[in-house]
Amino acid sequence: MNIGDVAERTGLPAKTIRYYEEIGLVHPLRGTNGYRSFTDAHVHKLAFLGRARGLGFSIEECRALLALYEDRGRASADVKRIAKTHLAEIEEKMKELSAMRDTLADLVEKCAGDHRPDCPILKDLSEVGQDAP
Amino acid sequence: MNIGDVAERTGLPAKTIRYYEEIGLVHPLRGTNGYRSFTDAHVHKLAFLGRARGLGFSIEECRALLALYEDRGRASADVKRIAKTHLAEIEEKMKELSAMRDTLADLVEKCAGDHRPDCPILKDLSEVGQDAP
DNA sequence: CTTGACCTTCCAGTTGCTGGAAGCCTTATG
DNA sequence: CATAAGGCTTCCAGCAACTGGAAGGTCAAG
Repeated sequence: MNIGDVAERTGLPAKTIRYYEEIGLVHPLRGTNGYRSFTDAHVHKLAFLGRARGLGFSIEECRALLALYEDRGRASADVKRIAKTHLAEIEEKMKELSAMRDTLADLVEKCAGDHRPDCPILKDLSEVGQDAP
Repeated sequence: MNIGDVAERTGLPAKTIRYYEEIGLVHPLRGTNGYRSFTDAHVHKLAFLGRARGLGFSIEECRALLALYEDRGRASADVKRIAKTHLAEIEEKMKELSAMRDTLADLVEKCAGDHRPDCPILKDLSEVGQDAP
């Protein structure tokens, strides 16, 4: 199977698939014409990668998950640990975004948004963040 | 004022301040010894940048905000528009993370996390996401 | 035989810094 | 006054995870 078919089946851009080969996540064979030649197993693996990436796992986490996936004797605890770590990172990131959103939403609400130059948003950004005395 | 003092006052690493000069966000003068020479106005501007970045505005958004900040005839509507756009991006990102978190939390919960190889997390990642028939 | 769709490689760019090397400049201490 | 520590300079490289584009080989259809 050529890379275009794989791209279509997995939903991953061909560029990304080449990149995944480059960093050693997949190892397609080569035809006599130099074209990459993928099997269904490769497609499966790439789809796995696509879903893991879609859940926000980093490439290195994906590499680890893939290794566990292919290790029939793995312990599910190892997988769970990776997932829990990632889950904690996601929750951390959400907290940060939530704080940003609250601050921004507050500022946006306070700003008249008209032709006048007075702007609480700029005012806030220009001032040292001081707590009430 | 030398870069080290500015770094301390703004909380930005000296490296970052040099980078901001490189991309044209600040324009410190130079002393006879070649050292960058910052004024209080520069410090103020850099602190503004630090806070805007802390709210997740991109460098280009910061550039626009800074231009508006220094334009005494600006309309607050222009600032509000940038902030609202950014707010929408943050909310979009939060939605994505929220979906990831839900899926992951679900999988983590289902996984025994013991010595056995059975793992719903890997199972889910290896399967085509199919809705119930 | 040519056209157009694929495929290949390689290089560069994205975002926003961060680390490190090599080498001046300044200040404090012996 | 010599020297050592620390601060400053520039430049180069690299992070994550691709993405775009150029230049060129390959293949199937008409």
